[in-house]
Amino acid sequence: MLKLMDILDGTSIPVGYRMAFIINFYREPLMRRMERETGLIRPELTVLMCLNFRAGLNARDICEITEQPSNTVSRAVSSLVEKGYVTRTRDAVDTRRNVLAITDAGQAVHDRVMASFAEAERVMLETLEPEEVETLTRLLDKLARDVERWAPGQPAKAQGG
Amino acid sequence: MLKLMDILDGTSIPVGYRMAFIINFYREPLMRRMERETGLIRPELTVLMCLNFRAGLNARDICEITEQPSNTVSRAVSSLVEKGYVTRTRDAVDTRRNVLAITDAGQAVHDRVMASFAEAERVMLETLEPEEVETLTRLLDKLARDVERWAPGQPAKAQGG
DNA sequence: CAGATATTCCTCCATATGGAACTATATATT
DNA sequence: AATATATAGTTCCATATGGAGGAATATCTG
Repeated sequence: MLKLMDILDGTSIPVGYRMAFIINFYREPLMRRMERETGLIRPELTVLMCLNFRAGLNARDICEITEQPSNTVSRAVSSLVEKGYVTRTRDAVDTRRNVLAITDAGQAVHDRVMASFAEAERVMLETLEPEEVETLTRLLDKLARDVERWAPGQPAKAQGG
Repeated sequence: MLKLMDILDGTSIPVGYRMAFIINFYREPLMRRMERETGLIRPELTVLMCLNFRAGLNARDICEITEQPSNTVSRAVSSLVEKGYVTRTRDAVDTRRNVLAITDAGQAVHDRVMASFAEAERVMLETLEPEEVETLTRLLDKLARDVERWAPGQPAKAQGG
């Protein structure tokens, strides 16, 4: 049966198309499962990942780090606060700012989700030899670190995972 | 300044996260530019790519090839017909089927969009040596062709590009 | 041939998410 | 100090897109 991959073979974007294809089948099912099992949606995970990495950020920081629009982050933070995964406290010095931190429950759900993602990645990479995984990671890292050159100032949608 | 890439370093999903990161900054700006300059949106490009590859498909075929839901394809086809990029003719034998084909105008806009994507990919890959590009393509192809094993029967969102 | 089931395609609705504008607060300029 | 500007965060609205189901047509079973 004709499949997307067959069409991809002939395109003039062999790398971009294959990466998009792989990410579609890696990320989207994981996101749907995360939403089904934990009630978290993508922007909420993005916020948790940022706060896992560094507590004391505010919504604006997360906007800049993730290059997501402020309303998306605002909604995600409000939802996470309601769910008890994040605390939001007014900064005493600058009362415009809300300082954010991940709660124990938030940390737990974050760790659980990330573990399932890691397991999915492990399965996906089983096809490759260890040194191939290493090479792939190195090449992807090279491209990712160069993003400012080839996508200057471009905001992104659909972060996380 | 703290950026997503700094957070990625420490995650347990080095490959998936980097690929998602790269695709965000490759695909989304291209999609926005395509929409701005040609009025096409993502599902419409997906349909054009299928019909470019093989004329005479119907909407159902495209659903199966791309694993997109039928309403998404239906909408895309209707829009493309309105824009004059695709013809839709009732199959005389099975009058439930609408046989689709790309028009000259559709072919032209498809070719133009794909050329801009190819140019963006060329720029993105400038960082890598030729043999690195070759290696990357080979490894991505290996993963993509293995998709049925690690993402069995999972439908995808957000195709194309 | 009559009814049951398949299939194709579309419409209705729910939701995720970005753009723009708005509110409240802080900072800079005079 | 008064006003202008900048910043943090939220809300309103538009739109892209998936799920569920419905209408039209075809095919299968008795």
